[in-house]
Amino acid sequence: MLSEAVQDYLKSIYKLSHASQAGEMVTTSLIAERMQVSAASATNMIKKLAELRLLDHTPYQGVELTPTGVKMALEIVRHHRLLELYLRQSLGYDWDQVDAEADRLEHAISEDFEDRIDRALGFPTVGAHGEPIPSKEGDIAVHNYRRLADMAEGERCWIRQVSDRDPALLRYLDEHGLILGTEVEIRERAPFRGPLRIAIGVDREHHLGLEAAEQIYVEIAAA
Amino acid sequence: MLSEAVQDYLKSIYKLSHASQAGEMVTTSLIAERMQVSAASATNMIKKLAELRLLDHTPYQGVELTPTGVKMALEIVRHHRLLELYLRQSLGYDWDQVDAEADRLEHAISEDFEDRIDRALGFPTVGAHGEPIPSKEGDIAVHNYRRLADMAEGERCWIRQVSDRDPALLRYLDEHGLILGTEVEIRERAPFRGPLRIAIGVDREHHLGLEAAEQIYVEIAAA
DNA sequence: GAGCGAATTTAGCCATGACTAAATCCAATG
DNA sequence: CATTGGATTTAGTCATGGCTAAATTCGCTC
Repeated sequence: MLSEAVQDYLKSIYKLSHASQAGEMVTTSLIAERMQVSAASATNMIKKLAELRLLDHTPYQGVELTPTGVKMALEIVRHHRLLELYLRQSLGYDWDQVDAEADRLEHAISEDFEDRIDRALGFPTVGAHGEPIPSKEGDIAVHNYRRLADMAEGERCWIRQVSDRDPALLRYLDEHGLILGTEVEIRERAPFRGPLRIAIGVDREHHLGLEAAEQIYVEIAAA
Repeated sequence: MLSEAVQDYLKSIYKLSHASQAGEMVTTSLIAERMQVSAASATNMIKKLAELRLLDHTPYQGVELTPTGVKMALEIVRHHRLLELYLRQSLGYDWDQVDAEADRLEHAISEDFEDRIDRALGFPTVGAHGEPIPSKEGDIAVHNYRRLADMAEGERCWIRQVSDRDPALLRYLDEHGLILGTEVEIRERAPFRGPLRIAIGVDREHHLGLEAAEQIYVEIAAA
């Protein structure tokens, strides 16, 4: 059984490798920052994970999960996302609270618990923030979403996924009706790094900071 | 925040002090056995808990929780019993499985989670095995139950509480309809350490080992 | 190609909570 | 009241996973 610390690092590295460009290595400092530990501590754990064959470490360059490492990470991600959804659906948690509580619980639940909430939720494939939920076998759906920040003026799209990293953003989006499935049209884009003016549904308009729009993933609505 | 290990010891010591006679001290070896650690490890932790003023330690004699220690223990017990009940009621766990899963989860849940399952369960005062659930303030009901093993021939009673320490017993009792609330009459007692012959309801009879009957707590039924 | 600065790694330390082996205490027995 | 055996404590070790400070490496600039 992998220790809690090992599981946390694996999950963070997995998420970081997805946030970075394909082929890019995940650096020690990125891991340290995400885990809120010193760079030296991160190096320590990296060496341990390499020892366990869960990742390949190129010193001074970065790390990359091995297939085994990815498999382990996906198990943890599955626990996390099922828990998030369960907390939301069955216990009424707010959108921005589920991540923290799932972090606490994900190491503690048994396979049996996992199966039971999976069944209670109707075997969902998508989590509380729209992320794909890995299957028990370690398969994970690949969604071809685009960032809302990358959309052009006049385009229409549905909100399909939102980063779970920023509770304040989640609270804001929830309060303003920008939930999963909402249809949005880009009315106007500021030329450089300014906000987007977007239309929500047919009658409401909204200004959204670029930083927020970079954390929202959308599916293009049919023309 | 108390560490998981500290919480586990507190819970075990609290339960042991209730299983023993009033005023009796809880010994190092009892704690070691219950926690599945060596006696030396238990001594280590006892010294730490004494340092934290959670218990009083009389060397070579035993320990006794301080009022603060009891308060901390009751918080953990409250988490545990609410979780057990939730697992049973909302996720369909069997009677003999809830203890193990609650052990995993009890350290991980937040106050918010506790409040939410408390509400979902309708603010219960009794746990899955009939044990009182401490209130958030640290009050706990005292039930004046007797052991089924101490009942005399001809007496009638209701099953009110069962020890959660033996999953095999719980499974057995559940399968034979000896659940909480069942009315039972003692038909015959073997003279010394033999089984009891009991009647369940009006038409069924059953032989129950003395060891089992010592772990079942009952309320005398009105004559 | 030397040097600089930032990132990374190494070295050495600490707390926690296990362990074994050895010493010590205490109660019971003769 | 001395002895002895079981319970308890002490002493010393280990693994885990943090930390800081110091050394090292790498990429970039001159």
